[in-house]
Amino acid sequence: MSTISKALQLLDLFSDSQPQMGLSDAQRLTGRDKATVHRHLSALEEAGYLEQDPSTRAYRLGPALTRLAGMRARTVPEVEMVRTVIDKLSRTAGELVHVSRLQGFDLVDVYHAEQHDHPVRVSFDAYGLPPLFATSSGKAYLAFSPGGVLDLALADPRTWLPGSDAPDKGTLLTELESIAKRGYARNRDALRLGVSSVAIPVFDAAARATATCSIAYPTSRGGAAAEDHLARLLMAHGRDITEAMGGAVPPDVQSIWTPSRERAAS
Amino acid sequence: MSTISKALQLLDLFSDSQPQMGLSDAQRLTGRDKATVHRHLSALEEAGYLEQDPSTRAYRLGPALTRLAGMRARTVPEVEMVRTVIDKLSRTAGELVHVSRLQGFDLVDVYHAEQHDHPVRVSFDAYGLPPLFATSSGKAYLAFSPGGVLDLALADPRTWLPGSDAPDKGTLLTELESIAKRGYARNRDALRLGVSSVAIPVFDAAARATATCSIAYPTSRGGAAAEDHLARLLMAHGRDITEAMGGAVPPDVQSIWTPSRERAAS
DNA sequence: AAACGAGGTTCATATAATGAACCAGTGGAC
DNA sequence: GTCCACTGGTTCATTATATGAACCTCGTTT
Repeated sequence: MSTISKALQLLDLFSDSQPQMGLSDAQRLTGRDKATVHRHLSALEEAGYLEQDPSTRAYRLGPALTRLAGMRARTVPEVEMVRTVIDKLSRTAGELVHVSRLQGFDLVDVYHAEQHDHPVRVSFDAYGLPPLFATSSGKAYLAFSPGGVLDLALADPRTWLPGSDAPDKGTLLTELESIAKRGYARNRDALRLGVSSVAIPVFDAAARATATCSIAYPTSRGGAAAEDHLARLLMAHGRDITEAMGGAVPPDVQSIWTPSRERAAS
Repeated sequence: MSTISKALQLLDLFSDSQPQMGLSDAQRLTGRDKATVHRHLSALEEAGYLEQDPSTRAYRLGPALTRLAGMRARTVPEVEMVRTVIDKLSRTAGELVHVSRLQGFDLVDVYHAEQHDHPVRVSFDAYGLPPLFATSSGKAYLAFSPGGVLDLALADPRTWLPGSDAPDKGTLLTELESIAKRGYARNRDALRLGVSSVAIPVFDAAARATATCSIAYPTSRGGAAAEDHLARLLMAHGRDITEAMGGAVPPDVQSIWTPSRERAAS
């Protein structure tokens, strides 16, 4: 392993629960020699990727990260940011993956990636802007938004299923609750026959849901097992997706998306 | 120089004007061997600090930066973020340096650092919240804020100089204009006799002025020369300060703060 | 076809990373 | 007070790793 990688691994030791650590902490966590760790920490500090509390001598993430992240947000278009993550997800899932942003109560396509391994697959055909309540994405968004948002959405007839009346709020509420508990939303043949999908929200820097990511697959491909597989895959990538777009996943959602074992590893 | 530093230097090559570059670009800019640069770029990419456009093969800043910067913003308190920069500035200036945040039209102390080398110096004595128009900080804020802010501030009597009437808008406007052009605001014996100060705004992520940084010094220390020296120092640190707090300096302000020669180096 | 520059790889060499042992300071425990 | 167990940090012979000239392979330009 390269020295660079070893040094950069140090930055990954920092987390919300352990935002700063001393030399010994870092040494224990990496298992490397104290001298090595110290030189790495110093190098990172000199470059501004870490900074040292002058009084406690503990290290914490440095200002260079803020500077560069700001630059990335300014210079890299949103599409490019998610592209690599979504391409990867689409490749491993083998299905159409879709990122949409909310503009008012419309879902607009940010980026999508489709695959060609399956002879039968869902293709993206830009079927116009689907109404919020007709898509798994829309339900994922609502399930992870504050209650007031639902009322506003219900008041707008454009969000309803095409050709039908206003949805029943009570039924919806219980559905949204189970989505929030489960971690993802699903749809089966709701908008287009033969097309199923699973979806999760994408959060912004203030941890509000502002976009969604969904996987669409032919209902013919399988039942509960297929859905479960794709949903797991989607949730496993959830954090990467929102973070690629500059957002932060709320802790409670994160704990649903990544079960304890995996979380310990990260 | 350590390998780590060399690799991290690569990240500093990226800028708003050159947000992505190929291997050859990076090689030319660093003067290092192509193979070396390539290995460094790859290591950074693998760790997520860079990402590669799949089609053009150009490198750009990666998602790991966003992730870590978000963590820093969440876990490191505002005070800690500016501390190192402000301490350094105060040490080199040898004077009282002051960071305040705007809460409504009140300036509240975020952090300040004083020095002890001079027998005569300005000491921070928490003289209550000074009115906006009485401080160089207040004027720096207004000079770099949209016009509407001034009107709102003028409407609030608490922003006026103690014991005086509403300031004349015309006079103020020309003063604020010259501040914006000059890059910094100044005060001489305005609030307290014998105390002078220079101030600049601190910008947030959306490039709006939301805080200020000022240097206070005894008027006895010197006239235009002293002011000029301290103002230059302050402006030279301007970018570091706003970036430490997670903000971004608007390009036009940046070009005032760092004259062409220095900007080329960065 | 030839020439160029792009990104990327190879492998002997040289340089920089490593780690055991070493200071020095701090906060208990007794 | 002394001792002990921790810190964070440094040194220097040893070794592993980074380096770079030469190489390959594409895609453009001439």
